[in-house]
Amino acid sequence: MKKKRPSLKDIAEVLNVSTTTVSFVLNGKGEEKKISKELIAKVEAYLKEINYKPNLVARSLRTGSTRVLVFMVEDISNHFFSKVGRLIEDISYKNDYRVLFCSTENDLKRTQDLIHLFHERQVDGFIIVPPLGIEDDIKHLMEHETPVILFDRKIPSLKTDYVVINNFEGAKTSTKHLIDSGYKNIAYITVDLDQGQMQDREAGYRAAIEEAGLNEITLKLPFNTTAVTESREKLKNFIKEHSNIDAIFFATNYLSQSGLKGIHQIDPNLINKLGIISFDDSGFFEMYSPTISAFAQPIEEMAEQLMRIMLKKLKEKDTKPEYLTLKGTLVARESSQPKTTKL
Amino acid sequence: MKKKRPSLKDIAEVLNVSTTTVSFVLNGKGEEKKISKELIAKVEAYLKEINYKPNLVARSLRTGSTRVLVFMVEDISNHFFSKVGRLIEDISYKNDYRVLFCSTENDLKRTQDLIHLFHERQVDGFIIVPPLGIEDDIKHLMEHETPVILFDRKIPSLKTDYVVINNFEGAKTSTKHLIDSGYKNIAYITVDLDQGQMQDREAGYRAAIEEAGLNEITLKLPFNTTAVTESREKLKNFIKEHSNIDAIFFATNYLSQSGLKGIHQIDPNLINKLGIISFDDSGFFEMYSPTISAFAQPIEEMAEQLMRIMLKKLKEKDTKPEYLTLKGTLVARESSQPKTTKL
DNA sequence: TGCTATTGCTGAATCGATTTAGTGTGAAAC
DNA sequence: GTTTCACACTAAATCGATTCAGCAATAGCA
Repeated sequence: MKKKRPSLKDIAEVLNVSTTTVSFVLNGKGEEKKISKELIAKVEAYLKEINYKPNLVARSLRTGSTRVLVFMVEDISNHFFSKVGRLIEDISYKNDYRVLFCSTENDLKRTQDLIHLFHERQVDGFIIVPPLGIEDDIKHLMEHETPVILFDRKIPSLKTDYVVINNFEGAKTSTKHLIDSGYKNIAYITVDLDQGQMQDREAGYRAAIEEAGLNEITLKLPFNTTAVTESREKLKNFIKEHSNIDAIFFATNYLSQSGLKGIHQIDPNLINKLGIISFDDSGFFEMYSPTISAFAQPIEEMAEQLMRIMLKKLKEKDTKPEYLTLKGTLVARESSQPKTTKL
Repeated sequence: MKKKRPSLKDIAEVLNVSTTTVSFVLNGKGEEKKISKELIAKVEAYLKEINYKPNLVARSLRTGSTRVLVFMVEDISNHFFSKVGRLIEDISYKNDYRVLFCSTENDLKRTQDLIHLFHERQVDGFIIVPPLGIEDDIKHLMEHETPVILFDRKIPSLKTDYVVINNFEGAKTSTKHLIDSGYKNIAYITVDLDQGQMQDREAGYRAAIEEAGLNEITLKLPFNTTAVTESREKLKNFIKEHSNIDAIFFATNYLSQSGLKGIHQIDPNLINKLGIISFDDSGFFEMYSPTISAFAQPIEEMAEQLMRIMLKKLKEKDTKPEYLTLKGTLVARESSQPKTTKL
């Protein structure tokens, strides 16, 4: 049979006090509200005895706050996002906030649904990796004074805080690293999304290639999570057609992962002849054989900055937005070492 | 400046009707409640015009239902769990439920916190991969008539529904597959958890080895997410000490992933000499070089069954619990093929 | 003694929806 | 001519917390 959870009213009746008193004690405001020590002790003892848990839905309705934040990224199972998410969760916990995670899959409709769902449930703040076309929905949140921080990508038309990395520098550094390892024909594999961060990475690649007087070799694959196999076939054909390629720079870690599979399918030994580097690190990369080099984003710093800004915004409304562009670091592993000895 | 969200009351005042009427129309009960077609049309038009979204916190307080389910697994970034989660989300969506995902990390305290957090927020149902020691908290949920379904593992003392696979058969089949491929010295790598499913897998391995008249070679690593490196060192030493091993059966996919890294560290070419199979598939396995064989759980079927049972329990209370043990399938890839040609 | 201040507590409004129990009107039934 | 009933709608209670406004009793002070 169903147990009814006791309400403040039930407790007040048992103890012969008012719900107000119980509520004050429950929220630790007993002293402040001049409740006598004896009564505080009595109420606290009873609360503990029955292991009372307040109904948070009722509390939220009254206070207008849920103490819940939402972390909305492209794909929460992606190493980069899940690491940042985990750190954010820890910081939130210490500040008595809970975090809900969800994946947008870069799908506008899905993201809009999620934003509205959570907004209707009165969550207190959003950290979002914004897909293209989401401006209006985010503006809508901002009009209701719900804190929103953009992450990984910025949207120029939105005057709200963001935390991103310097994609241009990162891509340039990575490309240079391949060049320094002796590679001459470096292909750049990216997705055909008009997102700012992707354009910056491409520009970074181009800059390094031009400075070194090499030739650009670029392939843009369709961004479409359902057609992964098709994408990989295109990549395989591209590699076969450009037999002079001696290195590949993948613009994101999921491209790399699919790409490595394609390379393996062409020839299990091909991976040992190519220089490889990926933008964004992945747990997968240090387990692969050979281990894969990557340009890693500063995960801890990003999480700390995101939460610092979020907590600030939750405390005081109408703060000036902060625009943060952080630096990443190159993680050189086996895949980007000179291969001349093996050839 | 802050926009206040309109409430039903505001709308009722503007339209000069009662909040009751607006609520009926909002919930599509207009006809049933004998509201005239004209008035329904007028209210609907206005609701659409201002793009009214009800306050779901208030609705939940009144109805006692949030239309939210929780999917609580060991690690949501694990391929197996994230796949099942995604399918569950789709089915839920079609039935007007939302799903929240979270990771227990097999940590009792963390899991308890999460269960209480969501219970206090009145979520409608739980699908849980239960860590050891969680019985009482789950019993507590059941006493409050909150539907709970166990997944991946069962807890004998709990009379609630579960969906698991036949771990014994799966492990036996996998081991036999290695034997059939000609391997003679098959090591079994597992974790030192007293969980039923792990014991069943080990028993399956043992049964196949005994039937074939081979020798058991078993290594139990400590389950400890923070000491991955240490674990891997133990594994490496184990492999070095047992130089006669020609195949390895990993009891879970995360063990395999760490194990593959260890094998690579010992010698990049070692992987091509060993037969490898893993319990639980992973996206990583078909990308690895060589591709890794695995015993895969029936992901679609599990998601469908879980949601079928959940929806049934949400509709009618006091249903008889269902105990489902499904079958998995062997996915033979490169890593478990005979290696005799290469030696 | 009379006045204000403080202490210690409570009644009732409130958040924004849902839902029960009606209310007033006009037409049909007897 | 009264009763009944369907229709079209509404007032008010309700969910379970928080919180404002206020009350009675005692203390402090002149």
